[in-house]
Amino acid sequence: MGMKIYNSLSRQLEDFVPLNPEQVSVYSCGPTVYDYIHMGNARTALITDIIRRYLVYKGYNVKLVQNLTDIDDKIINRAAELGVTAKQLAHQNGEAFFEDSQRLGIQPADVHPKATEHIPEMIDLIQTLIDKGAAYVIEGSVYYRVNQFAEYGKLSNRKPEDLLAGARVEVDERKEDPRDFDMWKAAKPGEPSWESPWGQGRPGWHIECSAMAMKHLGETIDIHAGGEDLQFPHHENEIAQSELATGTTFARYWMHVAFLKIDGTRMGKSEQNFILLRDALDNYPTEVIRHFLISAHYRHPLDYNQESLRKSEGALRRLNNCLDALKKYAGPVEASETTHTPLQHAVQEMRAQFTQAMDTDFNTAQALGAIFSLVGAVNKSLTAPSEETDLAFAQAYQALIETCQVLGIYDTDTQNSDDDNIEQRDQLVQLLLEIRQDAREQKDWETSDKIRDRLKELNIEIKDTREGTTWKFLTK
RNA sequence: GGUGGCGUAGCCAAGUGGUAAGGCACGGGCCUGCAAAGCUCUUAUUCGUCGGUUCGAUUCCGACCGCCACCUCCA
Repeated sequence: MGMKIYNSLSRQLEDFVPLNPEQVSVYSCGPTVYDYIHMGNARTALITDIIRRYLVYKGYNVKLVQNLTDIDDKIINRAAELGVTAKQLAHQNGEAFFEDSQRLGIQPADVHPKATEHIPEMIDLIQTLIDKGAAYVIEGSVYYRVNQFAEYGKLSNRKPEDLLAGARVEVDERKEDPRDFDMWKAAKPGEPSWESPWGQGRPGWHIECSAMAMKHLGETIDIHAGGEDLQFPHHENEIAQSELATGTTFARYWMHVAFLKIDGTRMGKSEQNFILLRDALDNYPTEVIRHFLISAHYRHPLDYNQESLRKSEGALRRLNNCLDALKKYAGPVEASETTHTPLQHAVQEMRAQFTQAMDTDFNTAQALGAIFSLVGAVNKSLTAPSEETDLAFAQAYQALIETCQVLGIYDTDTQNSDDDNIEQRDQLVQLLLEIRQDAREQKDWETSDKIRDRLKELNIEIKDTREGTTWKFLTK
């Protein structure tokens, strides 16, 4: 079955057919780096990461571009408050953004273009629009002439009259039309600025994405993603600029990620109610946060609260226990094994459901359902005496690992660290467990409990199971 | 005022024109020296309300109620 994506442009589910089957191009609107990123930013970045991982899982090559807006009013203002230069502030927060993303297990994009490094491309694009009569210059600023683009409003489903009626903001009287927006801002004294044919200035917000997307991905890109707040005016303006300049489609599939809420209202920087991603990461493991962020479909709002994070923690525990129990069956599994046992059937079922869910507009919530169904089946086979074979368990393990890796909720790297000290450490723990076992056999509970309690203090938890005593590190 | 979305068990959350995935919590059971953890079973005659279409609607249509978002920088 093919993939379907909900396209904001048509407001319906469409078959996904990449322009170039050899390489899918994806552009994701990144953050304005005047501060650390918050959980809402993280949600969008994470969805983009999973889109990319799933496309790769499906066998596509993907080129992902995610920009950083490193010059704008907020950066300038914040830098002034802090007494640093805009450049310094943007650099620091840009680095912090990469650090936070990495901690969330987000794989870096293929290109992370910065606005200030693409000034010439933006100037070229603006000049093209001026030459086509789609832009005009007033006192060193350049404005886009919206009435030159007949399709303006097609992404956000807005009519010109609606836009005028809704204007809640002071209109710049110099503009020909209130809807016109600036592509180049004339520099005010003391502001960072670049030379241009229209004098010293800096780029407007929308022009940077048009210029950078086209530079790194070509005039037409497959998927353009971002938060739903960007649909208007940001993405609408990107379309207007790009399509008038090139005469061709700018992005074929527009994806918009719904807001993360907190206590029922939108989490946003202007609302002052945001949770920083790095703070969340200090309190919860990566996988837990990822699980939470994908527990609802990306087009539905999701509410951030401690209870939800705790639920994700519980769900992850269930998954990891199952994976731990299966680990001993891990081994090479040849593809296209025939299915004989009930578990093998369940594995096949899970893979089909997972693919179907992800194929249908990246339905991560449904995909998680498929994974956990298999977890239940595995646990049952593992506990109750059954006809299952080692091969079936190996296949289940393989299937779970593969799908969990697409979602990024199971990190094999951290599970298989191979430091030199690790082996010795494991042997020491093993020795303690042996001593404890001897004590238990002599019913010396004082000694056995002491070992258990002291290990717990060291963050090592032991469990007495039917097959013997096992131990593991507690997360955080 | 314009545009769009949402309302499914105690909570979170999928989903379908033919009778409701999954997770958390609760309760019962298994396991255990105790403990912790784990496993297991059970939990919605019902999908905001009222109408309509249909053999049949939670799913389609209409009205209403409630909540939210965008129209201004924000992912």
